Amino acid sequence: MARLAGSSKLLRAMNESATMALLIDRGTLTRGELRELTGLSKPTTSDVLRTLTEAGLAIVVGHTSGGPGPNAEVYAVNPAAATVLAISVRDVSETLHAPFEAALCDLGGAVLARAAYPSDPADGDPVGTVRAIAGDLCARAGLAGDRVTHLHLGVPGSYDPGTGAIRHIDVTGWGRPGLVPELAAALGVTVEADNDVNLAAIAERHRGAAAGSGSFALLWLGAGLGCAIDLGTSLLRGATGGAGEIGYVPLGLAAPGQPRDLQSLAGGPAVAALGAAHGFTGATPEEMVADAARADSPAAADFLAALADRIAVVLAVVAALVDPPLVVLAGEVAQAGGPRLRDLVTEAFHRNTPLRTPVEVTALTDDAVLLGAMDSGLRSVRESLVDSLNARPIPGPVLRSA
Amino acid sequence: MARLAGSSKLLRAMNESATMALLIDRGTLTRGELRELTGLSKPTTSDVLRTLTEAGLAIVVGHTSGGPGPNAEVYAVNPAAATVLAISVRDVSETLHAPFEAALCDLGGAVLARAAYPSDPADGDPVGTVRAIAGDLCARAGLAGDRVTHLHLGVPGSYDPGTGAIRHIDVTGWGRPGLVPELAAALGVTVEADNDVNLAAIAERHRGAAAGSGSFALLWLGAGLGCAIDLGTSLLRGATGGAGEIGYVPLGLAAPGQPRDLQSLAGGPAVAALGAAHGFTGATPEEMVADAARADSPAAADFLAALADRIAVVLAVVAALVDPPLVVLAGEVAQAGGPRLRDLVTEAFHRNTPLRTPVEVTALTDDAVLLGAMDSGLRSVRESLVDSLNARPIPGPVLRSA
DNA sequence: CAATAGTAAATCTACTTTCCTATTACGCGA
DNA sequence: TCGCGTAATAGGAAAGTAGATTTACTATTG
Repeated sequence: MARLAGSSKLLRAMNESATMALLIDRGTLTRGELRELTGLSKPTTSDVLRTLTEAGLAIVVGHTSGGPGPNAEVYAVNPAAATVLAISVRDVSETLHAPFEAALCDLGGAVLARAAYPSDPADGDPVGTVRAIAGDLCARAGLAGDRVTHLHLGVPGSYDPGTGAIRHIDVTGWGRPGLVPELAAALGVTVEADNDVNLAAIAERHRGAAAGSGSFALLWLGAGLGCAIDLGTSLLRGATGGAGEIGYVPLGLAAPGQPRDLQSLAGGPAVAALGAAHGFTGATPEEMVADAARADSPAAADFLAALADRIAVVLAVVAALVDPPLVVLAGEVAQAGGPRLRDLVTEAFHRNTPLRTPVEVTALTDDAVLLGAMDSGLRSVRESLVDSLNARPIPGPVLRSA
Repeated sequence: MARLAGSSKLLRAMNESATMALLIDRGTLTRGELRELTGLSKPTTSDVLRTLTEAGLAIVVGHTSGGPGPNAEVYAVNPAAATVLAISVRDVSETLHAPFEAALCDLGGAVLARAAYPSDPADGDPVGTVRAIAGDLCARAGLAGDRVTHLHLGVPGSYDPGTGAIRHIDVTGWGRPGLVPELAAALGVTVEADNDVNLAAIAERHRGAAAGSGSFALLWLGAGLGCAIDLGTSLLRGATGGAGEIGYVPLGLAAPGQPRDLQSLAGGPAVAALGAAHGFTGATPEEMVADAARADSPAAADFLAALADRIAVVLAVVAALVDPPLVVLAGEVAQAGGPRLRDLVTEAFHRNTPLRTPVEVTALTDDAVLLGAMDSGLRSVRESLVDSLNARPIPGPVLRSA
């Protein structure tokens, strides 16, 4: 219930924040458009823009033309005001991917450099690894090494802010307690870490199947199962960062011969076993599913139908508990199954439950985790930038939101 | 990302809102305390309080004494500024309760009148029923009938704001589409409806086992199963108000002889069947559980252990997907089982999963749904009151939060 | 008599309104 | 087609206003 109180200083800070937020959201705006959008007067808008420009946060990127009168100056956020380093850390024991994929982007969202690192540049020392990646990408982008403002990590595990540790991660060196604050101290930047599935959901919201949806849930079907619950304004993370660990959901009382939990019903190994039982011989579950999705045989249809039945169970768990307006199927298996699998899942879902949650497959083909880390890092940097404007000039004790 | 912009009018509005919010949160405050808490100067604090007092929102409730100097005036929210009518609507087909229980409370939270209605005063016409209850309670409280500001309904079903209808409700007349807006129009007050389990969770947070917890999940074990997910600032409601309908969670692929979903594993009928199989003869599941919890026999121990195994499955579903810092067991069955059942559930939970979510039983003995409806209605009225102060004097176009 | 509550007067910050100038596109006549 | 007047717009300057703060003062109480 707490509300902010303050004096004219606060007002100015709020108006600067509002202006900056609009520039970030809309990209480019003229003074006149800003005046309209903020409701502020012409002199105030000018004054605020002057301040932002002098602080290096906004720049003039061009002029209008065409209409009568002088050409209005077009303002935009200064892309160089912040640089985000996004790194996707992967457990390579079960995939063929590189263990690290990274990208550098500016405040405007433009990708300045991007690379995959097939081997660990510092061999088990995360601080060294990050330093090496940062140095390499900055060099490629022609940037001074100290220009990075924020590091955003995508990790196969959950980040527990309480201990500063990334849990359930199998990459050497990355599981140690306090790693995230340690990185922040060593590099002198803000550091955030998030679960890979959560980041895939963020990418899906920004540029995938969930664009425009108020909230949604992302069901990750890969070697492991995962679920990201997007609440619209933020993701559900849980008390210890463990929300969405849907593989642990039990299937009733332990009974011999029955799958014990959702992981053993619909996880990668279960999918592979199901595929093998239907005569598919791919090296990975997703390969089998891709083969079946392309094939026109009864075996393929049977395999996909059986798989859809299982996925529908997972879907029903999420739909019953969270009731999202949309569920997006993602991960290697869902991607391999494509729209054909989606339709079978929808059908099985409707056949077995009274729920009617819409289902989609991911619209992303690129590395969703890296994209999500960029999107999430950008959001974080932008928000802290806008909020720092608001926090700066307040002298006395001030109420902040509860 | 949108941030508010404005001029001095907004500042004044914000300072009034902040002051009012503090009065609501802290109860009684002197000018000096308000000055400290808001960070505003003495004259501004005085001016704001004068405005609030003249608007009838704040009143002087006393004076300090003891220290040197003049006695400071003690301010508080004017309790008469708003009156909340809370009604708990129940499906009586499965219980012995009255179908309607209602309470009237003022802005300060004091209960002005409260009553149970063993029969429907308007027999299937919700508008008439509410009008009759409102009239009766106002008369008991010695209040004019038009003083009610807000109506908060607790219903056994889910409220879908999209259609204005309460879904899955079995009380005659209460399921029709558009009922909530209809009530609002007929009574001239704001109306909100919420699921009974959600309201029980709100009561649990305000005065029960979850007081002080940042967020938590409430597991409702009664005739039906339910789950409320408190995110700290709000409850998870879902796209159609159906979040937490945990009874629908399937237990794997349909298999003959196996319970199909959590409802058939741990719902009221399943508990009753389990109790009967262990030789208990109570009329309701909660009666059997209460008998067993009191008994010292091997049959009782077996029954409770078997029940705890089942509840632990439900618990694991919630814990794996949501990872709350606390789960509170509530509802008739949990209440009947008490701490003994809680301990057995915790043990079964630890035995069967790697999760370690803390578990508690409800600390409420009174009608949790009615209390929750009061708490929720109060919160709603208070927030709209504070926000209306903020919204009032703004003339031009103004940015609101996204 | 010392400390505190509350008010009054003067000052300051930041926003708005009003007015002014410079710039551009367009139309019209030569 | 060129040149000039006109309308419309961008941006800034000056004056005025709302609301907050600081400082000083009065009244009250132990």
